[in-house]
Amino acid sequence: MPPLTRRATITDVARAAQVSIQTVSAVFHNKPGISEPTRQRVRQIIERLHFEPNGLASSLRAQRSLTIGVLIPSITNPFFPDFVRGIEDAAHLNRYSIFLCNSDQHQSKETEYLQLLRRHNVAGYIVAYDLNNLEVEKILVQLALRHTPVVTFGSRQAHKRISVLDTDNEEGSFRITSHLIELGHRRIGMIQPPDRGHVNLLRTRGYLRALKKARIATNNEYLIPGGFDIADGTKGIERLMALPIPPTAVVAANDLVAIGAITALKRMGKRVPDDVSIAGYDNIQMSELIDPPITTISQPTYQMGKSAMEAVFHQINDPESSGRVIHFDLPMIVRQSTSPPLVSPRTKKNDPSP
Amino acid sequence: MPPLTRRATITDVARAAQVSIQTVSAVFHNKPGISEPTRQRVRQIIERLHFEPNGLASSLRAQRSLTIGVLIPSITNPFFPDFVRGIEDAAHLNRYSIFLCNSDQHQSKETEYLQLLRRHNVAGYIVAYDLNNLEVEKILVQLALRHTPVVTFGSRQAHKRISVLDTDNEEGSFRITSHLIELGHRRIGMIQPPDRGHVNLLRTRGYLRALKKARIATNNEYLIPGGFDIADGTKGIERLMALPIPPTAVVAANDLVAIGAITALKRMGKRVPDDVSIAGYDNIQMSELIDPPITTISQPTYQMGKSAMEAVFHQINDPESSGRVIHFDLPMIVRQSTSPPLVSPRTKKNDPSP
DNA sequence: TTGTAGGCGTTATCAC
DNA sequence: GTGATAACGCCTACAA
Repeated sequence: MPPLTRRATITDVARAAQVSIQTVSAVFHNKPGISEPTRQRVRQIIERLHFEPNGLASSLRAQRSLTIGVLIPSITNPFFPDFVRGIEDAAHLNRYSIFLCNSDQHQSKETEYLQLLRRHNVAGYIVAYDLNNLEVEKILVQLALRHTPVVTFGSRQAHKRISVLDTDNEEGSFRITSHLIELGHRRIGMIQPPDRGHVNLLRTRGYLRALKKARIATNNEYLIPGGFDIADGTKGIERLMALPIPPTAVVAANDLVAIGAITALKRMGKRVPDDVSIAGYDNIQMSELIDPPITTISQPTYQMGKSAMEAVFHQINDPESSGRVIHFDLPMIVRQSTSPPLVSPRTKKNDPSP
Repeated sequence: MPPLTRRATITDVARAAQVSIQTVSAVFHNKPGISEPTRQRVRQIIERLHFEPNGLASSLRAQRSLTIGVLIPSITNPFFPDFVRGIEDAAHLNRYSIFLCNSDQHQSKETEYLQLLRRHNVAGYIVAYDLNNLEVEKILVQLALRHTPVVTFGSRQAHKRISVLDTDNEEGSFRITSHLIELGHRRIGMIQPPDRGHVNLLRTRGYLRALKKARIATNNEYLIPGGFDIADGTKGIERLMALPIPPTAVVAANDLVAIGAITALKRMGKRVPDDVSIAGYDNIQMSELIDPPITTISQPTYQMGKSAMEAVFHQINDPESSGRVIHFDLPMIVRQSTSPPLVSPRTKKNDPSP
């Protein structure tokens, strides 16, 4: 028997073992009803030929594939490696594999990738998107209507059958802004998340609420449209520092933006946090290593990925189950990059009703 | 006609358009031989039903799937996001998708994942592995023998049909060690890459060659078995600093290890680079942001991923083509974390033959 | 206990 | 130009 140049199929095994195809299948899947000697013999041949069922054929036949589509802005954004790792680990436990797609938050890429994933017949979708991309929402809703598991992150819940990872962006933004206020800052700027995004809405709301609670007047010049990249931080801080009366503290959209701001400030000869305090968001690894370390809100990134994957499995096992809101608490990590209190923190008074 | 609860198949389209299945196929793939009116009509139905061919079926039929398997230690290692992004971008240009697998360098996971990828019938493999995992090599060689494209990174070329990404680890290690020597250091430690690995072999060789060239005696106590993680850096530096005569400079296996070492040194109250110089490898983004920034060897990470993917495509298009060695040059990035020369650099003398 | 039939969705090849 | 047939590899049901 000449060695095969292609991978062995179940037919090859059956032929070699002088049994029928479905006997091989039964043996491979440890089904009962096969005599021990036959079982032994077939197993040997399977070993020898390195037989494994063709997943394409199995999936086609079974009308379900052991794959999950993961669509994120970019794996090079330090927030996502942990997130994806959480997904992948959970997937692997169930012998699922993941397709990784980087959209760069381009609408066209997002829709293109979703189509590609649909072609692959992925069993579930985990999609991180922020800009209110209606095209994407439309596709996701379609999928949800067909009871395909979908978990989103960073956007509003587009349909009640879609699960969302909820991290209470408003509360996080409120807390970190309040922290700056408690340190004595009154002129607090914000470099915002991407425009027209859901996250931007909530974060800005939290920021404004904190100011309002402290009876600090809002200054629209302190609200700088931004994004999630280092460059947004450098550009944002430049605009803020160019103001006649620049802020003494800045809430950045995330740690990358904070890093961009800090680097730019250093270049300008400003001291951080003595001249300007910078707060971040996400608590990426880098944020405790740079100088100075960043005060930030910690997201349980790995766990969020894991939970997203588990939500997908939940729905795979019970297709009728609705989408769920998976909530995560956000611990605040205080490090050095906000200066010590300019004034002693005020004792908390009871909030007079507005 | 009730709306379908499952995705539309080519049969659905054919029925709706009152044509045969293969007419639909021809229209979808823009094949000639269909009358214009029919073409129009079919196209409309395709739109309306959101038809897309089932990739599983296509791939099964065509005996090739538009997927690539990517196996790396972990996406949370900051070296890999850029690498994977390079792969993914290149793949996407050709409408290929990638399966991402994290092995943590566990042999069992590596083999398990390779089997999984084989089940998925991936069209090509990109595998980063370092420990001389013979089991993995065996599988990869098997694949190569069947003319399945395989590109490896971090290990020796296991078979002439396997392509490898070659970054001249020995030269890089030689250069960065020489740099420390030129700064005047004579007591130079090394926190090595993972044990028994190919990379370790080459890097250590480069390190030793640099010492030899400078006629510095080797001190085996300065060679610390390590790895690629932050923890390896902290443990490694602790061992080195506990020596009766600790080194004044350390070559770390990569930037993460360097960061671990620097953080540990700071905790010990040592100044970096004044008391101890630390050099890294990879030039990850973090390495220029931490305090102090790290002297390091830059790997063109994104480009390496892209080239790996392109090598796979090359072989897909020409299955008979052999594996190739894809070489990358390694610029050295000098930043602040090595102290200024302790002595003025010696003028280079001609090397007397050994 | 094992074998036979049919179909998952697609496409290539060949008649009409 | 269009339509029927077969096959990719596997699995479930049913028959022997």
